[in-house]
Amino acid sequence: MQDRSQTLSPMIDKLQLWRPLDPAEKRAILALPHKVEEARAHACLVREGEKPSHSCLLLEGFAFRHKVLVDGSRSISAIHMKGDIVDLQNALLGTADHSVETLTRATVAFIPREEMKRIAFEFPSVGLAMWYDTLVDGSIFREWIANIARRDAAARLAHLLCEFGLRLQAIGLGDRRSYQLPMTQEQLADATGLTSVHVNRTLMDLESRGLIARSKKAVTIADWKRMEDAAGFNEAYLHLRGQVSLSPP
Amino acid sequence: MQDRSQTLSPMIDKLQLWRPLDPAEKRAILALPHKVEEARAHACLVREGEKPSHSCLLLEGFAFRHKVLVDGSRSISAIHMKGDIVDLQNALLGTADHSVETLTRATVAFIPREEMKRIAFEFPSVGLAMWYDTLVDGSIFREWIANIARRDAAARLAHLLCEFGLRLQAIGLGDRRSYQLPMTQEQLADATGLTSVHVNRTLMDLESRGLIARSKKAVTIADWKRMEDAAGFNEAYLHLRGQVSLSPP
DNA sequence: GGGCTGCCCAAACCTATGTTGGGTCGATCA
DNA sequence: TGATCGACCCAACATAGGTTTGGGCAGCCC
Repeated sequence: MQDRSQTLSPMIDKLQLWRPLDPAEKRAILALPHKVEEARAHACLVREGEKPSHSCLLLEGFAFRHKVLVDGSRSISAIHMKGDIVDLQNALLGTADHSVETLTRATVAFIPREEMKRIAFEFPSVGLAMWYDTLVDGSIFREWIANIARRDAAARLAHLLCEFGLRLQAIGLGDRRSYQLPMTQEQLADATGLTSVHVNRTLMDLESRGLIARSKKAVTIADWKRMEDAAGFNEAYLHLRGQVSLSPP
Repeated sequence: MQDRSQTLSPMIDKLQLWRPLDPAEKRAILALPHKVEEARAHACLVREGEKPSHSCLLLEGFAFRHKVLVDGSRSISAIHMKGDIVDLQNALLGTADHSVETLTRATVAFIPREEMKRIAFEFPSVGLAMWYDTLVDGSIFREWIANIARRDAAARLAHLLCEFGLRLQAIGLGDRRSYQLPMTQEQLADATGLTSVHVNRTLMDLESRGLIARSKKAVTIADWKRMEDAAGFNEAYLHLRGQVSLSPP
């Protein structure tokens, strides 16, 4: 574990995807009160219906948001990785409308929600970056709606694989064209509105078409351009090049 | 048209669903510079790829967000009504990742995005309510993902009808059990990931099961409880009773 | 080392939804 | 008055994806 005073630095890196922060703002973030915990894989971080008093920030590992419907089926609405403020939504909204669970072993920092509100208004640049972050989450949700509503199984999975690769790359965790995917086929199914059986069929189809190669949990995308075409993928919705267009408030 | 100094009051009403505002905050909202325009039905308010410099606030009428995919199919990700700040997302994010179009004749107010940022940080209570508003939008997106991914056609449509009724009622525009639905079957299809043919079949099925009655564009829900059951509907995700749980920043 | 357990893979079969190509009706307008 | 148009409705047929069932294999624990 690194110097305690730097534990929250993944949050800085993430927010700086959206807009630059000056030294005072960074110091304020690092000084946020928090407690760090290790969570094992498949641990529940927030449960639907609870009233979380803390936001939680992913320092390492992966997690996902999901809801389970009355008939027992499950819908995954987002995948999260290092630096993501996984629970601003539930914490600010009061009562959680969905659950959050780890995908892998993870280390998370819990920050009191009052502190998140305080820093947002005391340092408008930080507040704006946080707001921007929730707006990008919204943009991703919209793309997922289109993905599930209007693309066939192969394109849906290809799209998810493109997104995952690009997001990993954006936070410096590897190459969009080759990475570890810490999800089972059943989880992929819940994230794409398919069944695990069909995810299996479809992944093998993508592989036989030479679009991807797999071994264990590793995925490699042979030809990014062809993959984008198969997915109907357009990275604009991730807003990864957005920060330049924002003038200070 | 009412007194010009009150034109933006629907925004106040909407934000007060999320948290109370004091007189100074309300005055600041009413004083926001803006220009009002009438839009006919099917008018485009924002086009994907543009860089909007203004947020637009719906004062009257209905609108929706959508994207069109490469194969020409369309996905509707949200429906909007009076008081909704339809374009905070695109305006703050810089370049629009989706389009916004009116459903009916509508009157909209355009507010410069710099003014939206200014008021959010000058009056933290207003800022928090706006942030909260974008978070509720996010919550609705997640529910739509679950709706499209995991419910069958009848439940999907029933769910949309429940949501629309409740939201109309929340802004004082009628009764959740009986209202005008300003959408064609094709638009319903694009909002539920179905085809218009199947929407037609399914609406007639819902009607034959006695869940809804229709005449022209009016829908009436015979038995709210039964409808909720058919839809797997749980209103928690709309956060309409959320404001009490928020303490001031 | 033997028995779990979780995940991947396979094949046969089924059904909800998509597709195509019509038809009707009311509103609008020349 | 008739032409045009948009929205709704209808029926026959096609198919993507769901369901069910079971096999194989690796890792893990007693």
